[in-house]
Amino acid sequence: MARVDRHGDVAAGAATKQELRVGRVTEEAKTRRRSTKAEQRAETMEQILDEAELLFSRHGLHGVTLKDVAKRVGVHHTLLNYYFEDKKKLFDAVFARRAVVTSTKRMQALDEYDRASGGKPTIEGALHAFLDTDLDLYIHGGEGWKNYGALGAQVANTPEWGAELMDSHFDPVVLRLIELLKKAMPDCAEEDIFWGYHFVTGALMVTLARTGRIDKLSGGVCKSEDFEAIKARMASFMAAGFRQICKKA
Amino acid sequence: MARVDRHGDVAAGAATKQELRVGRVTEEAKTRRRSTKAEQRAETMEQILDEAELLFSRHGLHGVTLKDVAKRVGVHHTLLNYYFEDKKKLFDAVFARRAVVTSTKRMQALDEYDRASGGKPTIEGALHAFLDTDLDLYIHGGEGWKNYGALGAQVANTPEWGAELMDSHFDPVVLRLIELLKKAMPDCAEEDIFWGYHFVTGALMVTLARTGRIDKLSGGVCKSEDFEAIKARMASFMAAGFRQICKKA
DNA sequence: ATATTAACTCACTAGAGAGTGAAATGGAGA
DNA sequence: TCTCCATTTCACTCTCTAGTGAGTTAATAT
Repeated sequence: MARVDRHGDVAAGAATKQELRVGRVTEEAKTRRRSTKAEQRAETMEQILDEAELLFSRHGLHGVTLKDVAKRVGVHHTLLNYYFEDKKKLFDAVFARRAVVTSTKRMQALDEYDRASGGKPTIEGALHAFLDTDLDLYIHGGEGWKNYGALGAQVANTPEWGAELMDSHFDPVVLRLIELLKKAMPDCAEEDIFWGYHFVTGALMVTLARTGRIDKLSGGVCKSEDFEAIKARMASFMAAGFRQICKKA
Repeated sequence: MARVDRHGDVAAGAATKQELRVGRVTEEAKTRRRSTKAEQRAETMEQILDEAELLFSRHGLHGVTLKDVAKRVGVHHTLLNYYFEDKKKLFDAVFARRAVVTSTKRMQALDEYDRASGGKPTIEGALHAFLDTDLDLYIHGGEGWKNYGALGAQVANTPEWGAELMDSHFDPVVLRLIELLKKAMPDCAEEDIFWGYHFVTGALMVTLARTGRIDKLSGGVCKSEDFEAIKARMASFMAAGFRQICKKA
Protein backbone atom coordinates (compact mmCIF):
# COMPACT_ATOMS: atom_id res chain seq x y z
CA MET A 1 0.00 0.00 0.00
CA ALA A 2 1.30 3.38 -0.87
CA ARG A 3 1.14 4.43 2.65
CA VAL A 4 3.92 5.65 4.76
CA ASP A 5 4.88 3.96 7.95
CA ARG A 6 5.44 5.61 11.23
CA HIS A 7 9.11 6.10 10.67
CA GLY A 8 8.34 8.27 7.76
CA ASP A 9 9.77 5.84 5.23
CA VAL A 10 7.71 5.27 2.18
CA ALA A 11 6.59 1.68 2.05
CA ALA A 12 8.27 -0.29 -0.71
CA GLY A 13 6.44 -1.62 -3.76
CA ALA A 14 4.08 1.32 -3.74
CA ALA A 15 3.45 1.82 -7.42
CA THR A 16 0.00 3.00 -8.41
CA LYS A 17 -1.94 4.80 -5.76
CA GLN A 18 -2.81 8.26 -6.86
CA GLU A 19 -6.14 7.97 -5.16
CA LEU A 20 -4.23 8.32 -1.95
CA ARG A 21 -4.76 12.00 -2.35
CA VAL A 22 -4.00 12.93 1.17
CA GLY A 23 -1.43 10.55 2.50
CA ARG A 24 -0.80 10.14 6.13
CA VAL A 25 2.56 11.76 6.50
CA THR A 26 3.71 14.81 4.63
CA GLU A 27 7.26 15.77 3.79
CA GLU A 28 7.67 17.86 6.87
CA ALA A 29 6.64 14.90 8.96
CA LYS A 30 9.58 12.91 7.63
CA THR A 31 11.95 15.20 9.33
CA ARG A 32 9.92 15.40 12.50
CA ARG A 33 10.84 13.09 15.33
CA ARG A 34 9.00 9.80 15.50
CA SER A 35 6.04 10.30 17.73
CA THR A 36 4.92 8.32 20.71
CA LYS A 37 2.08 5.85 20.56
CA ALA A 38 -0.38 8.18 22.17
CA GLU A 39 0.50 10.92 19.70
CA GLN A 40 0.30 8.47 16.87
CA ARG A 41 -3.12 7.34 17.95
CA ALA A 42 -4.42 10.87 18.25
CA GLU A 43 -2.96 11.84 14.92
CA THR A 44 -4.41 8.88 13.07
CA MET A 45 -7.80 9.41 14.61
CA GLU A 46 -7.72 13.05 13.60
CA GLN A 47 -6.86 12.15 10.04
CA ILE A 48 -9.71 9.69 9.92
CA LEU A 49 -12.07 12.28 11.33
CA ASP A 50 -10.90 14.85 8.81
CA GLU A 51 -11.45 12.65 5.79
CA ALA A 52 -14.72 11.31 7.12
CA GLU A 53 -15.87 14.86 7.71
CA LEU A 54 -15.07 15.81 4.17
CA LEU A 55 -16.87 12.87 2.63
CA PHE A 56 -19.86 12.89 4.97
CA SER A 57 -20.36 16.58 4.34
CA ARG A 58 -20.58 15.98 0.62
CA HIS A 59 -22.44 12.68 0.39
CA GLY A 60 -24.18 12.18 3.70
CA LEU A 61 -23.99 9.31 6.13
CA HIS A 62 -25.33 6.71 3.73
CA GLY A 63 -23.45 8.03 0.74
CA VAL A 64 -20.05 7.20 2.16
CA THR A 65 -18.43 3.84 2.78
CA LEU A 66 -15.79 3.10 5.34
CA LYS A 67 -13.55 2.07 2.49
CA ASP A 68 -13.90 5.48 0.86
CA VAL A 69 -12.72 7.12 4.02
CA ALA A 70 -9.94 4.62 4.63
CA LYS A 71 -8.62 5.02 1.12
CA ARG A 72 -8.32 8.75 1.57
CA VAL A 73 -6.48 8.35 4.82
CA GLY A 74 -4.29 5.62 3.40
CA VAL A 75 -5.14 2.94 5.91
CA HIS A 76 -6.98 -0.34 5.87
CA HIS A 77 -10.70 0.14 6.21
CA THR A 78 -10.99 -2.08 9.22
CA LEU A 79 -8.89 0.37 11.15
CA LEU A 80 -11.92 2.59 11.29
CA ASN A 81 -13.76 -0.17 13.07
CA TYR A 82 -10.84 -0.50 15.42
CA TYR A 83 -10.97 3.15 16.40
CA PHE A 84 -14.64 4.02 16.03
CA GLU A 85 -16.53 0.73 16.21
CA ASP A 86 -18.99 1.40 13.43
CA LYS A 87 -20.01 3.89 10.83
CA LYS A 88 -22.65 5.75 12.78
CA LYS A 89 -20.35 6.14 15.75
CA LEU A 90 -17.70 7.52 13.45
CA PHE A 91 -20.23 9.99 12.12
CA ASP A 92 -21.20 11.03 15.60
CA ALA A 93 -17.56 11.47 16.52
CA VAL A 94 -17.04 13.67 13.48
CA PHE A 95 -19.97 15.81 14.43
CA ALA A 96 -19.15 15.99 18.09
CA ARG A 97 -15.55 17.02 17.60
CA ARG A 98 -16.37 20.50 16.40
CA ALA A 99 -19.84 20.79 17.89
CA VAL A 100 -18.40 21.08 21.37
CA VAL A 101 -16.02 23.78 20.20
CA THR A 102 -18.60 26.00 18.58
CA SER A 103 -21.09 25.35 21.32
CA THR A 104 -18.66 26.34 24.02
CA LYS A 105 -17.39 29.39 22.20
CA ARG A 106 -20.85 30.70 21.56
CA MET A 107 -21.88 30.10 25.11
CA GLN A 108 -18.92 32.13 26.28
CA ALA A 109 -19.67 34.88 23.79
CA LEU A 110 -23.26 35.09 24.97
CA ASP A 111 -22.27 35.13 28.61
CA GLU A 112 -19.72 37.81 27.97
CA TYR A 113 -22.14 39.90 26.00
CA ASP A 114 -24.74 39.58 28.70
CA ARG A 115 -22.26 40.88 31.22
CA ALA A 116 -20.90 43.60 28.97
CA SER A 117 -24.36 44.89 28.23
CA GLY A 118 -25.05 45.17 31.91
CA GLY A 119 -28.06 42.92 31.69
CA LYS A 120 -29.60 45.14 29.02
CA PRO A 121 -28.94 43.20 25.84
CA THR A 122 -30.19 44.29 22.45
CA ILE A 123 -31.52 41.94 19.84
CA GLU A 124 -28.68 42.80 17.47
CA GLY A 125 -26.12 42.37 20.20
CA ALA A 126 -27.35 38.92 21.16
CA LEU A 127 -27.56 37.81 17.56
CA HIS A 128 -24.11 39.13 16.80
CA ALA A 129 -22.64 37.25 19.72
CA PHE A 130 -24.38 34.09 18.61
CA LEU A 131 -23.80 34.33 14.88
CA ASP A 132 -20.46 36.05 14.51
CA THR A 133 -18.70 33.73 16.89
CA ASP A 134 -19.87 30.84 14.79
CA LEU A 135 -19.21 32.42 11.43
CA ASP A 136 -15.70 33.42 12.45
CA LEU A 137 -14.93 29.80 13.06
CA TYR A 138 -15.88 28.92 9.51
CA ILE A 139 -14.11 31.94 8.11
CA HIS A 140 -10.83 31.42 9.90
CA GLY A 141 -10.93 27.75 10.80
CA GLY A 142 -9.82 26.34 7.46
CA GLU A 143 -11.27 23.63 5.25
CA GLY A 144 -12.19 21.37 8.13
CA TRP A 145 -14.54 23.87 9.63
CA LYS A 146 -16.12 24.60 6.30
CA ASN A 147 -16.78 20.93 5.80
CA TYR A 148 -18.19 20.63 9.25
CA GLY A 149 -20.53 23.50 8.50
CA ALA A 150 -21.92 21.76 5.47
CA LEU A 151 -22.29 18.62 7.50
CA GLY A 152 -24.20 20.49 10.16
CA ALA A 153 -26.56 21.90 7.56
CA GLN A 154 -27.37 18.41 6.41
CA VAL A 155 -27.84 17.13 9.90
CA ALA A 156 -30.17 19.98 10.74
CA ASN A 157 -32.43 18.99 7.86
CA THR A 158 -32.35 15.25 8.42
CA PRO A 159 -35.55 14.11 10.09
CA GLU A 160 -34.22 10.64 10.81
CA TRP A 161 -31.70 11.39 13.54
CA GLY A 162 -30.81 15.00 12.82
CA ALA A 163 -32.86 16.72 15.47
CA GLU A 164 -31.52 14.32 18.04
CA LEU A 165 -27.93 15.18 17.27
CA MET A 166 -28.62 18.89 17.16
CA ASP A 167 -30.52 18.79 20.41
CA SER A 168 -27.84 16.96 22.28
CA HIS A 169 -25.16 19.42 21.24
CA PHE A 170 -26.84 22.77 20.86
CA ASP A 171 -29.83 23.04 23.14
CA PRO A 172 -27.98 24.82 25.91
CA VAL A 173 -26.51 27.57 23.69
CA VAL A 174 -29.73 28.10 21.85
CA LEU A 175 -31.67 28.38 25.07
CA ARG A 176 -29.11 30.87 26.31
CA LEU A 177 -29.63 32.95 23.18
CA ILE A 178 -33.38 32.77 23.64
CA GLU A 179 -32.92 33.97 27.18
CA LEU A 180 -31.07 37.05 25.99
CA LEU A 181 -33.64 37.69 23.31
CA LYS A 182 -36.37 37.54 25.91
CA LYS A 183 -34.49 40.06 27.99
CA ALA A 184 -34.16 42.30 24.95
CA MET A 185 -37.84 41.93 24.13
CA PRO A 186 -39.61 41.52 27.44
CA ASP A 187 -43.03 42.17 25.93
CA CYS A 188 -42.67 39.73 23.09
CA ALA A 189 -44.61 36.48 23.14
CA GLU A 190 -42.41 33.45 23.69
CA GLU A 191 -43.90 31.87 20.63
CA ASP A 192 -42.72 34.69 18.40
CA ILE A 193 -39.24 34.53 19.79
CA PHE A 194 -39.00 30.82 19.10
CA TRP A 195 -40.27 31.21 15.57
CA GLY A 196 -37.82 34.00 15.05
CA TYR A 197 -35.02 31.75 16.17
CA HIS A 198 -36.32 29.12 13.79
CA PHE A 199 -35.86 31.55 10.91
CA VAL A 200 -32.40 32.45 12.10
CA THR A 201 -31.24 28.87 12.26
CA GLY A 202 -32.67 28.10 8.86
CA ALA A 203 -30.86 31.00 7.28
CA LEU A 204 -27.66 30.02 9.01
CA MET A 205 -27.92 26.43 7.82
CA VAL A 206 -28.30 27.23 4.12
CA THR A 207 -25.36 29.49 4.49
CA LEU A 208 -23.23 26.74 5.93
CA ALA A 209 -24.38 24.30 3.28
CA ARG A 210 -22.60 26.36 0.62
CA THR A 211 -24.36 24.63 -2.25
CA GLY A 212 -23.37 27.36 -4.65
CA ARG A 213 -26.95 27.99 -5.61
CA ILE A 214 -26.87 31.68 -4.74
CA ASP A 215 -23.85 32.16 -6.98
CA LYS A 216 -25.56 31.05 -10.12
CA LEU A 217 -28.87 32.60 -9.15
CA SER A 218 -27.36 36.01 -8.59
CA GLY A 219 -25.14 35.77 -11.60
CA GLY A 220 -22.04 36.04 -9.46
CA VAL A 221 -23.19 39.01 -7.40
CA CYS A 222 -23.22 36.84 -4.29
CA LYS A 223 -20.85 34.02 -3.45
CA SER A 224 -21.71 30.99 -1.33
CA GLU A 225 -18.31 31.13 0.29
CA ASP A 226 -18.63 34.74 1.32
CA PHE A 227 -19.43 34.36 4.99
CA GLU A 228 -18.27 37.91 5.62
CA ALA A 229 -21.21 39.15 3.60
CA ILE A 230 -23.51 37.10 5.79
CA LYS A 231 -21.87 38.38 8.92
CA ALA A 232 -22.40 41.93 7.71
CA ARG A 233 -26.11 41.46 7.10
CA MET A 234 -27.62 38.62 9.02
CA ALA A 235 -27.82 39.94 12.56
CA SER A 236 -29.46 43.22 11.59
CA PHE A 237 -31.74 41.54 9.08
CA MET A 238 -32.98 39.10 11.68
CA ALA A 239 -33.18 41.69 14.44
CA ALA A 240 -35.51 43.76 12.31
CA GLY A 241 -37.59 40.66 11.73
CA PHE A 242 -37.88 40.01 15.45
CA ARG A 243 -38.91 43.58 16.08
CA GLN A 244 -41.55 43.35 13.41
CA ILE A 245 -43.29 40.19 14.58
CA CYS A 246 -43.04 41.16 18.21
CA LYS A 247 -44.48 44.61 17.93
CA LYS A 248 -47.76 43.30 16.63
CA ALA A 249 -48.66 42.34 20.21
CA MET B 1 -46.56 -12.18 -1.82
CA ALA B 2 -49.33 -10.62 0.14
CA ARG B 3 -50.16 -8.36 -2.67
CA VAL B 4 -53.46 -7.96 -4.27
CA ASP B 5 -53.91 -8.49 -7.95
CA ARG B 6 -55.68 -6.20 -10.27
CA HIS B 7 -58.97 -7.91 -9.88
CA GLY B 8 -58.94 -7.01 -6.27
CA ASP B 9 -58.62 -10.59 -5.09
CA VAL B 10 -56.14 -11.16 -2.36
CA ALA B 11 -53.41 -13.46 -3.55
CA ALA B 12 -53.53 -16.88 -1.94
CA GLY B 13 -50.90 -18.08 0.53
CA ALA B 14 -50.45 -14.62 1.86
CA ALA B 15 -49.71 -15.21 5.49
CA THR B 16 -47.21 -12.90 7.11
CA LYS B 17 -46.76 -9.58 5.42
CA GLN B 18 -47.62 -6.79 7.78
CA GLU B 19 -44.80 -4.71 6.35
CA LEU B 20 -46.98 -4.22 3.35
CA ARG B 21 -48.37 -1.26 5.17
CA VAL B 22 -49.88 0.37 2.21
CA GLY B 23 -51.07 -2.28 -0.16
CA ARG B 24 -51.85 -1.56 -3.71
CA VAL B 25 -55.58 -1.86 -3.69
CA THR B 26 -57.81 -0.73 -0.89
CA GLU B 27 -61.24 -2.01 -0.03
CA GLU B 28 -63.01 0.62 -2.02
CA ALA B 29 -60.94 -0.31 -5.02
CA LYS B 30 -62.34 -3.82 -4.89
CA THR B 31 -65.73 -2.53 -5.76
CA ARG B 32 -64.44 -0.09 -8.36
CA ARG B 33 -64.45 -1.19 -11.97
CA ARG B 34 -61.27 -2.70 -13.26
CA SER B 35 -59.30 0.03 -14.92
CA THR B 36 -57.72 0.17 -18.32
CA LYS B 37 -54.05 -0.53 -18.87
CA ALA B 38 -53.12 3.11 -19.19
CA GLU B 39 -54.90 3.89 -15.96
CA GLN B 40 -53.26 0.94 -14.32
CA ARG B 41 -49.87 2.09 -15.42
CA ALA B 42 -50.41 5.61 -14.14
CA GLU B 43 -51.75 4.32 -10.85
CA THR B 44 -48.85 1.99 -10.24
CA MET B 45 -46.33 4.67 -11.07
CA GLU B 46 -48.05 7.05 -8.68
CA GLN B 47 -47.94 4.50 -5.90
CA ILE B 48 -44.27 3.94 -6.49
CA LEU B 49 -43.64 7.68 -6.47
CA ASP B 50 -45.62 8.08 -3.26
CA GLU B 51 -43.73 5.45 -1.36
CA ALA B 52 -40.40 6.53 -2.76
CA GLU B 53 -41.20 10.09 -1.75
CA LEU B 54 -41.96 9.01 1.78
CA LEU B 55 -38.79 7.00 2.18
CA PHE B 56 -36.48 9.40 0.38
CA SER B 57 -37.77 12.26 2.48
CA ARG B 58 -36.86 10.41 5.64
CA HIS B 59 -33.63 8.65 4.72
CA GLY B 60 -32.26 10.45 1.70
CA LEU B 61 -31.28 9.10 -1.68
CA HIS B 62 -28.59 6.77 -0.39
CA GLY B 63 -30.53 5.69 2.65
CA VAL B 64 -33.23 3.97 0.67
CA THR B 65 -33.06 0.82 -1.41
CA LEU B 66 -35.28 -0.03 -4.32
CA LYS B 67 -36.36 -3.06 -2.37
CA ASP B 68 -37.52 -0.90 0.51
CA VAL B 69 -39.72 1.05 -1.83
CA ALA B 70 -40.96 -2.01 -3.67
CA LYS B 71 -41.89 -3.74 -0.45
CA ARG B 72 -44.04 -0.81 0.60
CA VAL B 73 -45.79 -0.74 -2.71
CA GLY B 74 -46.17 -4.48 -2.73
CA VAL B 75 -44.42 -5.19 -6.01
CA HIS B 76 -41.20 -6.81 -7.08
CA HIS B 77 -38.27 -4.45 -6.83
CA THR B 78 -37.28 -4.82 -10.45
CA LEU B 79 -40.54 -3.23 -11.44
CA LEU B 80 -39.07 0.06 -10.35
CA ASN B 81 -36.34 -0.43 -12.91
CA TYR B 82 -38.96 -1.17 -15.48
CA TYR B 83 -40.76 2.10 -14.86
CA PHE B 84 -37.98 4.42 -13.81
CA GLU B 85 -34.77 2.87 -15.10
CA ASP B 86 -32.62 3.47 -12.06
CA LYS B 87 -32.66 4.86 -8.57
CA LYS B 88 -31.48 8.36 -9.32
CA LYS B 89 -34.02 8.74 -12.09
CA LEU B 90 -36.72 7.59 -9.72
CA PHE B 91 -35.57 10.19 -7.25
CA ASP B 92 -35.63 12.88 -9.91
CA ALA B 93 -39.10 11.82 -10.95
CA VAL B 94 -40.28 12.06 -7.36
CA PHE B 95 -38.87 15.52 -7.05
CA ALA B 96 -40.09 16.74 -10.39
CA ARG B 97 -43.65 15.58 -9.89
CA ARG B 98 -44.48 18.22 -7.33
CA ALA B 99 -41.77 20.73 -8.19
CA VAL B 100 -43.55 21.65 -11.39
CA VAL B 101 -46.79 22.13 -9.49
CA THR B 102 -45.43 24.45 -6.84
CA SER B 103 -43.26 26.25 -9.32
CA THR B 104 -46.17 26.92 -11.65
CA LYS B 105 -48.52 27.96 -8.88
CA ARG B 106 -46.09 30.39 -7.40
CA MET B 107 -45.29 31.85 -10.77
CA GLN B 108 -48.98 32.49 -11.33
CA ALA B 109 -49.38 33.99 -7.89
CA LEU B 110 -46.49 36.35 -8.48
CA ASP B 111 -47.78 37.36 -11.89
CA GLU B 112 -51.20 37.97 -10.50
CA TYR B 113 -49.88 39.98 -7.60
CA ASP B 114 -47.76 42.05 -9.91
CA ARG B 115 -50.81 42.87 -11.95
CA ALA B 116 -53.07 43.44 -8.95
CA SER B 117 -50.60 45.83 -7.38
CA GLY B 118 -50.56 47.88 -10.53
CA GLY B 119 -46.84 47.49 -10.93
CA LYS B 120 -46.26 48.86 -7.43
CA PRO B 121 -45.55 45.75 -5.41
CA THR B 122 -44.62 45.84 -1.74
CA ILE B 123 -42.05 43.59 -0.16
CA GLU B 124 -44.67 41.96 2.03
CA GLY B 125 -46.96 41.47 -0.90
CA ALA B 126 -44.36 39.78 -3.04
CA LEU B 127 -43.23 37.55 -0.19
CA HIS B 128 -46.78 36.62 0.65
CA ALA B 129 -47.46 35.61 -2.91
CA PHE B 130 -44.32 33.55 -2.99
CA LEU B 131 -44.51 31.95 0.43
CA ASP B 132 -48.21 31.54 1.10
CA THR B 133 -48.88 29.83 -2.19
CA ASP B 134 -46.24 27.31 -1.33
CA LEU B 135 -47.21 26.87 2.30
CA ASP B 136 -50.84 26.36 1.39
CA LEU B 137 -49.83 23.41 -0.70
CA TYR B 138 -48.19 21.76 2.27
CA ILE B 139 -51.03 22.69 4.56
CA HIS B 140 -53.83 21.43 2.38
CA GLY B 141 -52.07 18.96 0.11
CA GLY B 142 -51.98 16.00 2.46
CA GLU B 143 -49.16 13.69 3.52
CA GLY B 144 -47.61 13.52 0.09
CA TRP B 145 -46.93 17.21 -0.02
CA LYS B 146 -45.56 17.22 3.49
CA ASN B 147 -43.14 14.49 2.54
CA TYR B 148 -42.17 16.31 -0.57
CA GLY B 149 -41.44 19.40 1.50
CA ALA B 150 -39.06 17.50 3.72
CA LEU B 151 -37.44 16.04 0.64
CA GLY B 152 -36.98 19.49 -0.82
CA ALA B 153 -35.34 20.70 2.36
CA GLN B 154 -32.82 17.91 2.09
CA VAL B 155 -32.16 18.55 -1.56
CA ALA B 156 -31.63 22.24 -0.91
CA ASN B 157 -28.88 21.40 1.56
CA THR B 158 -27.19 18.69 -0.46
CA PRO B 159 -24.03 20.00 -2.08
CA GLU B 160 -23.57 16.93 -4.26
CA TRP B 161 -26.42 17.42 -6.73
CA GLY B 162 -28.86 19.49 -4.73
CA ALA B 163 -28.23 22.90 -6.21
CA GLU B 164 -28.50 21.40 -9.66
CA LEU B 165 -31.96 20.02 -9.00
CA MET B 166 -33.15 23.19 -7.33
CA ASP B 167 -31.80 25.35 -10.13
CA SER B 168 -33.45 23.37 -12.84
CA HIS B 169 -36.85 23.58 -11.22
CA PHE B 170 -36.98 26.83 -9.32
CA ASP B 171 -34.75 29.40 -10.95
CA PRO B 172 -37.55 31.02 -12.96
CA VAL B 173 -39.90 31.55 -10.00
CA VAL B 174 -37.16 32.78 -7.76
CA LEU B 175 -35.95 35.23 -10.36
CA ARG B 176 -39.51 36.42 -10.76
CA LEU B 177 -39.72 37.04 -7.03
CA ILE B 178 -36.43 38.90 -7.11
CA GLU B 179 -37.80 41.02 -9.90
CA LEU B 180 -40.75 42.07 -7.77
CA LEU B 181 -38.55 42.72 -4.80
CA LYS B 182 -36.37 44.96 -6.92
CA LYS B 183 -39.45 46.87 -7.99
CA ALA B 184 -40.49 47.22 -4.37
CA MET B 185 -37.00 48.39 -3.36
CA PRO B 186 -35.63 50.24 -6.34
CA ASP B 187 -32.81 51.80 -4.34
CA CYS B 188 -31.64 48.58 -2.78
CA ALA B 189 -28.39 47.02 -3.91
CA GLU B 190 -28.89 43.83 -5.88
CA GLU B 191 -26.50 42.08 -3.57
CA ASP B 192 -28.64 42.80 -0.55
CA ILE B 193 -31.75 41.55 -2.25
CA PHE B 194 -30.09 38.26 -3.15
CA TRP B 195 -28.79 37.78 0.35
CA GLY B 196 -32.21 38.55 1.69
CA TYR B 197 -33.68 35.90 -0.55
CA HIS B 198 -31.02 33.54 0.69
CA PHE B 199 -32.27 34.03 4.24
CA VAL B 200 -35.85 33.55 3.13
CA THR B 201 -35.15 30.27 1.43
CA GLY B 202 -33.16 28.99 4.36
CA ALA B 203 -35.96 29.74 6.76
CA LEU B 204 -38.45 28.11 4.44
CA MET B 205 -36.35 24.97 4.11
CA VAL B 206 -36.00 24.29 7.84
CA THR B 207 -39.69 24.78 8.09
CA LEU B 208 -40.38 22.19 5.45
CA ALA B 209 -37.91 19.78 7.00
CA ARG B 210 -40.14 19.43 10.05
CA THR B 211 -37.47 17.80 12.15
CA GLY B 212 -39.41 18.47 15.32
CA ARG B 213 -36.49 20.32 16.83
CA ILE B 214 -38.44 23.51 17.52
CA ASP B 215 -41.04 21.51 19.41
CA LYS B 216 -38.68 20.22 22.02
CA LEU B 217 -36.65 23.41 22.12
CA SER B 218 -39.69 25.55 22.82
CA GLY B 219 -41.18 23.07 25.23
CA GLY B 220 -44.22 22.65 23.03
CA VAL B 221 -44.89 26.34 22.49
CA CYS B 222 -44.14 25.92 18.78
CA LYS B 223 -44.92 22.92 16.64
CA SER B 224 -42.97 21.83 13.58
CA GLU B 225 -46.16 20.95 11.80
CA ASP B 226 -47.74 24.33 12.35
CA PHE B 227 -47.26 25.88 8.95
CA GLU B 228 -50.04 28.35 9.69
CA ALA B 229 -47.87 29.91 12.35
CA ILE B 230 -45.12 30.31 9.78
CA LYS B 231 -47.50 31.77 7.27
CA ALA B 232 -48.62 34.30 9.84
CA ARG B 233 -45.11 35.49 10.62
CA MET B 234 -42.64 34.79 7.91
CA ALA B 235 -43.50 37.33 5.24
CA SER B 236 -43.55 40.28 7.61
CA PHE B 237 -40.47 39.07 9.48
CA MET B 238 -38.50 38.83 6.27
CA ALA B 239 -39.88 42.04 4.82
CA ALA B 240 -38.63 43.92 7.86
CA GLY B 241 -35.27 42.29 7.36
CA PHE B 242 -35.11 43.42 3.76
CA ARG B 243 -36.01 46.95 4.74
CA GLN B 244 -33.31 46.96 7.35
CA ILE B 245 -30.40 45.83 5.23
CA CYS B 246 -31.50 47.94 2.28
CA LYS B 247 -31.84 51.21 4.09
CA LYS B 248 -28.22 51.21 5.12
CA ALA B 249 -27.32 52.33 1.57
C1' DA C 1 16.52 -8.98 26.41
C1' DT C 2 11.93 -10.21 26.98
C1' DA C 3 7.12 -9.88 27.58
C1' DT C 4 3.28 -7.08 26.99
C1' DT C 5 0.38 -4.23 24.71
C1' DA C 6 -1.12 -1.11 21.10
C1' DA C 7 -1.56 -0.19 16.17
C1' DC C 8 -2.56 -1.97 12.15
C1' DT C 9 -3.34 -5.37 8.16
C1' DC C 10 -5.21 -9.45 6.06
C1' DA C 11 -8.24 -13.03 4.72
C1' DC C 12 -12.80 -13.94 4.97
C1' DT C 13 -17.90 -14.11 5.78
C1' DA C 14 -22.41 -13.18 5.17
C1' DG C 15 -25.33 -10.44 3.07
C1' DA C 16 -27.23 -6.55 0.57
C1' DG C 17 -28.06 -3.95 -3.55
C1' DA C 18 -28.63 -2.54 -8.24
C1' DG C 19 -29.55 -4.13 -12.34
C1' DT C 20 -30.38 -7.62 -16.59
C1' DG C 21 -32.57 -10.81 -19.48
C1' DA C 22 -35.77 -14.40 -19.79
C1' DA C 23 -40.04 -16.07 -18.58
C1' DA C 24 -44.90 -15.90 -16.95
C1' DT C 25 -49.31 -13.63 -16.80
C1' DG C 26 -53.15 -11.67 -18.50
C1' DG C 27 -55.70 -8.07 -21.07
C1' DA C 28 -56.95 -6.31 -25.71
C1' DG C 29 -57.51 -6.44 -30.42
C1' DA C 30 -57.99 -9.19 -34.93
C1' DT D 1 -59.87 -17.98 -30.40
C1' DC D 2 -55.36 -16.66 -31.23
C1' DT D 3 -51.87 -13.50 -31.09
C1' DC D 4 -49.57 -9.47 -29.48
C1' DC D 5 -48.02 -6.48 -26.18
C1' DA D 6 -47.61 -4.36 -21.66
C1' DT D 7 -46.97 -5.61 -17.03
C1' DT D 8 -44.87 -8.12 -13.71
C1' DT D 9 -42.10 -11.60 -11.52
C1' DC D 10 -38.06 -14.60 -11.30
C1' DA D 11 -33.50 -16.41 -11.35
C1' DC D 12 -29.14 -14.71 -11.48
C1' DT D 13 -24.85 -11.91 -11.70
C1' DC D 14 -21.56 -8.92 -10.18
C1' DT D 15 -20.02 -5.80 -7.04
C1' DC D 16 -19.69 -3.66 -2.81
C1' DT D 17 -20.10 -3.39 2.47
C1' DA D 18 -19.71 -3.69 7.21
C1' DG D 19 -17.71 -6.21 10.27
C1' DT D 20 -14.80 -10.17 12.76
C1' DG D 21 -11.01 -12.68 14.32
C1' DA D 22 -6.54 -13.98 13.69
C1' DG D 23 -2.12 -12.53 12.62
C1' DT D 24 1.88 -9.06 12.03
C1' DT D 25 4.76 -5.40 13.47
C1' DA D 26 6.70 -2.26 16.38
C1' DA D 27 6.82 0.52 20.64
C1' DT D 28 6.95 0.29 25.59
C1' DA D 29 7.52 -1.47 30.11
C1' DT D 30 10.08 -4.71 33.05
